[in-house]
Amino acid sequence: MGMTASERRITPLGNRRRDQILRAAEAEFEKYGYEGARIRRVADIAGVPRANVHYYFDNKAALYDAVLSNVVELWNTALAPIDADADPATVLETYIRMKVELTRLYPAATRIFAQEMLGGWQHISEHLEQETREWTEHLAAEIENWIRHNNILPVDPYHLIFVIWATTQHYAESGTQVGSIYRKKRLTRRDHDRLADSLVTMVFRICGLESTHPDRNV
Amino acid sequence: MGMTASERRITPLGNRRRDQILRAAEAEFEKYGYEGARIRRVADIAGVPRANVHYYFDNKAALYDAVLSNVVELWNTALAPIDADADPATVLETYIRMKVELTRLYPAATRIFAQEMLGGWQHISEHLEQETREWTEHLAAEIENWIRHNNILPVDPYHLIFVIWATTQHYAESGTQVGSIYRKKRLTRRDHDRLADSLVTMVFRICGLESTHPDRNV
DNA sequence: AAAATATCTGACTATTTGGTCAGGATTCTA
DNA sequence: TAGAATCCTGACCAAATAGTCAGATATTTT
Repeated sequence: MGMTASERRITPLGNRRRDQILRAAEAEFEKYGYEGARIRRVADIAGVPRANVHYYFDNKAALYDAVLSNVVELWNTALAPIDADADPATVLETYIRMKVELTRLYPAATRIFAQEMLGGWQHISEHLEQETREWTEHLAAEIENWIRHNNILPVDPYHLIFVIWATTQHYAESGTQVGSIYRKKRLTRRDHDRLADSLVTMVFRICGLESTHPDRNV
Repeated sequence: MGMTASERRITPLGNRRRDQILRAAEAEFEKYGYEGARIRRVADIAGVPRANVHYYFDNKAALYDAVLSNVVELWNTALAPIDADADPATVLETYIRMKVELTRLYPAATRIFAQEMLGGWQHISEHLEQETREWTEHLAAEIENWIRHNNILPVDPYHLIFVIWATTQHYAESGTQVGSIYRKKRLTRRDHDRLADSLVTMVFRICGLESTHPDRNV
């Protein structure tokens, strides 16, 4: 009695249910954002009674935090281990293609992250925001280093990162049911390849780097 | 009796009250988004009873539509009349600087627009979406024309537009009380000038255009 | 198989929400 | 200045919401 959800969770069955609810919550938060999300709908999607959601997550905030935690962890593990000693062209291209791939594989997660960012991190926990800030600053420092050593043309690192992030995001949008102003159709694997090519070319031009690939239809 | 809000509104006094409520609504929608916005708070900010809001706007959707209508009108009147006959460099630079200026002058409006875009235009009216789509496609067509005539390097027009839009937007974020991951301070006039310079340089590099200005710290 | 523990859930609160409406107050108009 | 139109608002409503909890059910442990 009086036990909060975060201090239970042991058996495998419990973990499975928890995941099931978490996946439903991800879909809900993606579609409606934090304020618009309804625990009732999360329960419906997951196919469990409402009270069951509260058995695993104390409240809406805790549920959202759990979802967001997954997302951030995803970015971190995927984007962090890029070799820092490689030349700019390799690092940037690897980063871009990784980012596009993540967007393709996890459009929902990407959207939630983007919404939270655009919303000014109003609902993210202190800890998660800190973590996010760290790998952004890390990449920015690296870019600044390249500029100092004349490996690339001078650019504001944060602008550059944002170009990559935002343009990728743009495509994450078009892949969802809601679409964007520009396109409506569901994107294929090939579309994403073309996006990655296009982005790499644009970023290379900004940095004054030579592309190793032939200049496709950017 | 039974008269809806949209078919009244005549006297100057009424118009003033309506504007007063509209401004309050803009602040509210900016901060919380459509779902998170509360009519009660709009009334509080405006300093009027809740029922007064409903006197001028039938429901939440109508209120939001009115706010968004203002925003879209703002973009349209400011960005539409760019001379199409001018050379690419001039058109692009004018467009970028105009966009940055609008972001500086109306950060709230910009944010609402961006949120709606990222949310997949879930709450925008058919008419407004159509209008928005039109001037985007118009600019894209122009860019494609330049490419055909070899005035600029080949680029996906929508990617290019999105780069401009997103990077500007990024700065609109940092100007608000919520801030972004990257910066927290309030931006000065000079910061915006530097952003515009930076953006122009990046876009010019992408398009293979020569800058007429000296290459500042991008 | 019995006890203990974890999982589940229907029913119940308390609160908040958007929206209505009758009638009073104010302002305009003839 | 009288009548009409507009503007305003407190009180009310129905619906929806997040969250609680006691007790039933299933699962694990001993």
